[in-house]
Amino acid sequence: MTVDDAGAKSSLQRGIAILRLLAEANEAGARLTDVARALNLTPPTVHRILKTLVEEGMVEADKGSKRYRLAIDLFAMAARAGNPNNLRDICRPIMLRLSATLRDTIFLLVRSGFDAVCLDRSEGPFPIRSFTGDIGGRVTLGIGQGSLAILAFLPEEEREEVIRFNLPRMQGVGILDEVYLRTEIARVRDLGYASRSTGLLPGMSGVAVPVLDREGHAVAALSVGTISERLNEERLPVVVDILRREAAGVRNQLNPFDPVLRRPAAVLGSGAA
Amino acid sequence: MTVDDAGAKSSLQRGIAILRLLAEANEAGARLTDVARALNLTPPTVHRILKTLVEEGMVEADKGSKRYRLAIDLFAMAARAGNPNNLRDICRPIMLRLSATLRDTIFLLVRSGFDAVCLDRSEGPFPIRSFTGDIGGRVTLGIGQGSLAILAFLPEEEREEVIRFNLPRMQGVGILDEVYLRTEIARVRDLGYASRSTGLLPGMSGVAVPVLDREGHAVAALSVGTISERLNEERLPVVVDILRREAAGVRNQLNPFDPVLRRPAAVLGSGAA
DNA sequence: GCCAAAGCTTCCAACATACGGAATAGATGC
DNA sequence: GCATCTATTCCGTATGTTGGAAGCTTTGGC
Repeated sequence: MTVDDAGAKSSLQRGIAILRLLAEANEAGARLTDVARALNLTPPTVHRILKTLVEEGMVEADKGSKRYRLAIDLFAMAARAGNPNNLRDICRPIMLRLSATLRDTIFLLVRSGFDAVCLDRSEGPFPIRSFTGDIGGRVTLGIGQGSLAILAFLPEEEREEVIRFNLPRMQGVGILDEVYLRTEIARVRDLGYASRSTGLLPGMSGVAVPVLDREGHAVAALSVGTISERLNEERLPVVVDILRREAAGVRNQLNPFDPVLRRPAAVLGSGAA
Repeated sequence: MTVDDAGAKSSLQRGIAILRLLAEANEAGARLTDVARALNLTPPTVHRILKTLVEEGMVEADKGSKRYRLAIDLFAMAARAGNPNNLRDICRPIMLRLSATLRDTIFLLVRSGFDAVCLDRSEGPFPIRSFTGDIGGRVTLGIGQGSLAILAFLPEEEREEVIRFNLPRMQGVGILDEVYLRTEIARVRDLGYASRSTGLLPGMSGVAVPVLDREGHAVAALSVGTISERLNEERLPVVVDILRREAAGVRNQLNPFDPVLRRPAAVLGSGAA
């Protein structure tokens, strides 16, 4: 019953499973036997794998050799991952501009499976709470404005798949039922943005627009998170307008070779001289 | 001759090597044969490992199955890594405060081996260039103010080790020779901060203070990056003072159990019911 | 301070897995 | 359309991985 013990075979998979577990453990870290127990592995096996991971710089062992946690090297390596279509690079100046102009916190979200992941955020002066939280944070697709904006503009089959999968996950977080969710999605598609203070986080509001690709499908969302009083009826349309403009700008910068995308682009150094 | 072909054995190591390579490749990604060539592996081996990595969600394969790149899941997982001693959590509000107060960009750097890694940054309104660049960025320890602040306040043996290792790496980036570097380090130790426009990045200046642990050794650095005219003789001491105050605040929030650190802290759920 | 218990590490023989050559299928480009 | 390069499948082999057992270290109780 512990973890899904059907499957994990290769040492690579075990290694990744351990990394996952250590990610869960966050800064608290985990001890060797914790890991062994949680993953149904024997201590020697865990020991060997952890040793490898430490040698490779993916995991750090605490001084007293007691606790293991993810290493900064892993962080630095993976930081280069969150940039699909160069989205993060493209959006960074835009986000800076937005947070400076709007004086609110801006989020960049992309889809990852059935979640939205926060790729970047640019802080405004107003402290806020949000679902996505920090960079790397995840939310169920459909919860929160940015996340909803992406969901609403997914290709139809994908959208249906996500809805089917996510409905059960949304219990008790404000999504009442399928009808409600579908109504919301239709609304967002209609308006072109997601706003509406859901009341899920008291006093917090947000508004998000999708970033679309050439086919009109969402690749990301630009989202503003702020305190409710800053998104009144007067300001909302202004904010939406600005967001839209920027999102359109991003769309134009997305790799223009899309349909065929036979673009070799810069390639690795050969390694050899 | 390509890569260091002495060593790589286990599939875990190969998997990690591939992840590293894909990190290098950035958004461009790499094809199967690219990887095989660069790592001296046979295509079937690479194929198998990549397949596993894709299944595990660490790597994404491009539609046409042509190019592989790091997946967002990896990004999200590793985002939980960059928080040693809860530093990032502790520093986030401080950095927000600093960037709001100073209206400049603030960096949080920590040491990772012989480099400094940017854990977090909080943007100010003035666009800047820096060595560390984005979150996850690395610099050689000793280059740039934040990095230098850390180096200067490392325990002596470690400092010496880093100096020895890094001197060759500093060729042509403004560190003239060992004497110069040591003078700088002494200066920083003496003043308690690193400033001095190195002139390496024209028009850019910065100032950094170390974040010290109980023993007085650097665990991180708080750094301000800005345009040179904003760090004149009048403003510099003000900025330094503010930075110092905040760094001292961080120091007090660092886990107070340090000397013995027998703190179990929150532990993983048992997994089994 | 001692002893018991739990955790960590080393060793090694049995085993399973990952390996890579060869051959096939699929792209790409000339 | 053919030649070349790339991706994928197959399979016998060898290599790396496994986990029991046992030693060693740390932790915790008394």
